[in-house]
Amino acid sequence: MEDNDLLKVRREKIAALKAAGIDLYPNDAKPQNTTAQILDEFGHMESENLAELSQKFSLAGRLMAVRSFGKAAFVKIQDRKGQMQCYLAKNVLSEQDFSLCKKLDVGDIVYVSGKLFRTKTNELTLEAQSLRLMAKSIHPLPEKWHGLTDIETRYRQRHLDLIANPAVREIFIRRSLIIKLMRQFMDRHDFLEVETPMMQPKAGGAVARPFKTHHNALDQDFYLRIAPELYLKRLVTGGLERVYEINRNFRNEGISTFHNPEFTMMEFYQSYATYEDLMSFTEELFCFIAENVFGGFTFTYQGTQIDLTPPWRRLSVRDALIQIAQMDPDDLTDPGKAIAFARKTGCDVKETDPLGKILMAVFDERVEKKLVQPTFVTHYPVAVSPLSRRSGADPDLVDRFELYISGREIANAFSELNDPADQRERFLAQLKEREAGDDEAHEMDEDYIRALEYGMPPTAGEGIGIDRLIMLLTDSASIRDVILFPLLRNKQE
RNA sequence: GGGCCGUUAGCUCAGCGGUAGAGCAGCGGACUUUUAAUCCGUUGGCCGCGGGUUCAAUCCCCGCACGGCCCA
Repeated sequence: MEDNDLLKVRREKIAALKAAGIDLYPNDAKPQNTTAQILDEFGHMESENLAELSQKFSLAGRLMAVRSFGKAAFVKIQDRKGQMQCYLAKNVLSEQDFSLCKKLDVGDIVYVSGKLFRTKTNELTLEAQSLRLMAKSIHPLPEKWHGLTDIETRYRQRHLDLIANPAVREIFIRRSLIIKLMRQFMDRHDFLEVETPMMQPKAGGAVARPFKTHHNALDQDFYLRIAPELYLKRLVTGGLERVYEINRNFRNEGISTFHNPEFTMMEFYQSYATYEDLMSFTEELFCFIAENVFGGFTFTYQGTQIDLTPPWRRLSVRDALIQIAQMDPDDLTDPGKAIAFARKTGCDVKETDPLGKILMAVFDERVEKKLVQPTFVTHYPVAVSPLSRRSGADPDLVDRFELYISGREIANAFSELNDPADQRERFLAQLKEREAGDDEAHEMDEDYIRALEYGMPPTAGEGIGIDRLIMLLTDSASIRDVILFPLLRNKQE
């Protein structure tokens, strides 16, 4: 417990304020303006015109700076929209308000009302006619010039980060805008937003390790979902035809600059569409967002210019392996050669692994990073796609794509497998892999197969990793910079 | 899980074998147009935690905790 001189001084101030009859935490002031709104509206008005305004303005927010003179002070107030300077003067404020002004600390929440004027240096400033304390701050804020840079403190005490670092606030405002735009786009295309279970008896719909939890009253284990897929497809079977969900998935895996154990996905399903339809749909969605965020289709991510102008490059897994990973066409069909190549490139593959899985290991190792400009990778092996529809031209491939931008997977989509017999076979193949030691392989899900047996319309579905998309569009190097409260190890006192 | 780096005042950082420094913040004083206000004075530290080496450790060594980056 922190108990230094700074806190002692604050506690003494609090006692003095209380003794003077001042409520430290009132809730009866309603600011009529915001900083940015005043600056936008009156920022260009001349001094003479400002003086003629009869209007009174009121602001509330956090005191970010105090430049105090004997009988007057300039202060900076920060609200949700930005910062604005206010002037507190002895000959304008009541005696009581001016004495309050002398007791305020940087970090306090205050309310001011008064009129606008321009200072000698021409800064639009609110001259306070009244001043109120709205919430007392006990702890000192981070330093005014360098702000808060300690990464651990920024994540553990995000409130401080948001107070001290305006750029951080901007990232989360943009995050909200992007998600709003996604909803707008989906709604315009007649998709229905739904919510499906986070707690599932089986963690299906993806290949990943789940978190386990327990329901006491039912005395039953549940898994936090690794994907909403199987539930969303039940809704399509139920006739909802076009659905989407924006929500959290949970994967019990390592943490890195691109992985948080809980992350946000938009997953959506459209009946009577194919994975090829979703490619152009994705291009349109991303362009719609970029247009609204940047006013164009290009942006810079970590020093590299990314161009979203459609159409995006389309590349089959086979071509990628030959052209980028420099595999020989024979390596792609001969499991022995494929394993040899994979091991040579440093992949940890087993003799029992299906060929498709070995090829994708090479892809992850050799190709992924090199797909910088938006690229749809297509024609995935059936072995790594237990829920995708087989390709008409080649039953060993599926109608699926993954979208790569800046060397990272951003989206995964496919024409859905709606043949219940084939689905059962795929689950059985996954069970074999599970028996061979792959604890991420998909489980058998009879209940899901039964739903398919009622007939699911032909459908294509897609998942978009929202955190990663937002990293791109905010030029953030770490996923923790776009998640308000990233998972951290508990720190014991 | 492995490698490298970090942890010193509320914040941002110096110091790296001889017992703790700066700027900002704070406190006291001056000041009614400042813009990181200025000027004078001043308080503040289990130098992440635990061992070891040494006459002496914030500094060197080992372990632990937390974090960062890279790799799996």
